[in-house]
Amino acid sequence: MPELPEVETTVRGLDPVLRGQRIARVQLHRPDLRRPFPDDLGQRLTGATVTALGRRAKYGLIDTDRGDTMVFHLGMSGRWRVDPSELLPHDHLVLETGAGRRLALNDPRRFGSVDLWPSAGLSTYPPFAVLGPEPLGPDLTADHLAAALKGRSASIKQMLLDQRIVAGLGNIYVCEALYEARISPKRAAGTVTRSRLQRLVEAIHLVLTAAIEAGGSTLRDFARPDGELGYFSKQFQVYGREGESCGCGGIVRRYVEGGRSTFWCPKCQR
DNA sequence: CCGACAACCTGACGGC
DNA sequence: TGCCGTCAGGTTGTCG
Repeated sequence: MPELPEVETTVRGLDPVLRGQRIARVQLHRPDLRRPFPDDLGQRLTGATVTALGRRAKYGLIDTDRGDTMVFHLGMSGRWRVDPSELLPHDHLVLETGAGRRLALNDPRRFGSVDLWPSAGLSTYPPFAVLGPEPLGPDLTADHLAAALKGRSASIKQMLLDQRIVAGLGNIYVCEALYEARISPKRAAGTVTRSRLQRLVEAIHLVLTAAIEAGGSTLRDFARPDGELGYFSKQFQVYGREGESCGCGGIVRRYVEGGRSTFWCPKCQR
């Protein structure tokens, strides 16, 4: 389930396989995911050496010595499989390094994307141009949220899913962060008090950091790039727990807004 | 500008 | 066993 912690975990898993390595071969098994691959993707990657890996919001970044960055998004169901013994359905793109390691980008639903963009101008990559601050960076502050949410009648849940407000939170971690901050997901964003926004910033930090430390959560089809399982140590407090009891004595409830499930405790989240 | 909603896809699961 | 409806981590475009 690629939200920010899962992408971060993925990038950390890819780093030792790719960094400093030459890309010897690129196989494309279809021309597109959600968008077409760049026409010259294989040509521009083949023979290039990976100089660094990184992450912006839910996007993974693979820099090469040719001045290109391969920008990938895992969508809903994407993951990288490291050194697969055999290729499986939905292994749409395969990289092979000079050292003989193989990486397969598997994405059944194909909501992901792969692009190439000049490394020096990544801020002009169209999907990045509209992104808000990194949730774990210095720019996510109560000040920023107060300004961005001022006067907004949409729910705080909806606003936190908006990548222009904060870049990298998805449905699960928004639910978890709002629970951690004890803020009702239904509250109009513009009415969340300043002290509660501060608490929210801290909750976002806590929830994301814990998830990254746990190696990213595993939900159904997500696996760490090396395929290792069993690192799902960070339990969700509310997500997927409808009907279970909250520590406060309340019951975790679920409702649907904007087509997405929200899990929360109506007793202690206000 | 804002908010609601559909669309893009496949797979897993529960009910009958 | 098998069919069908429902739901899933995200993003983007359209419509009112």
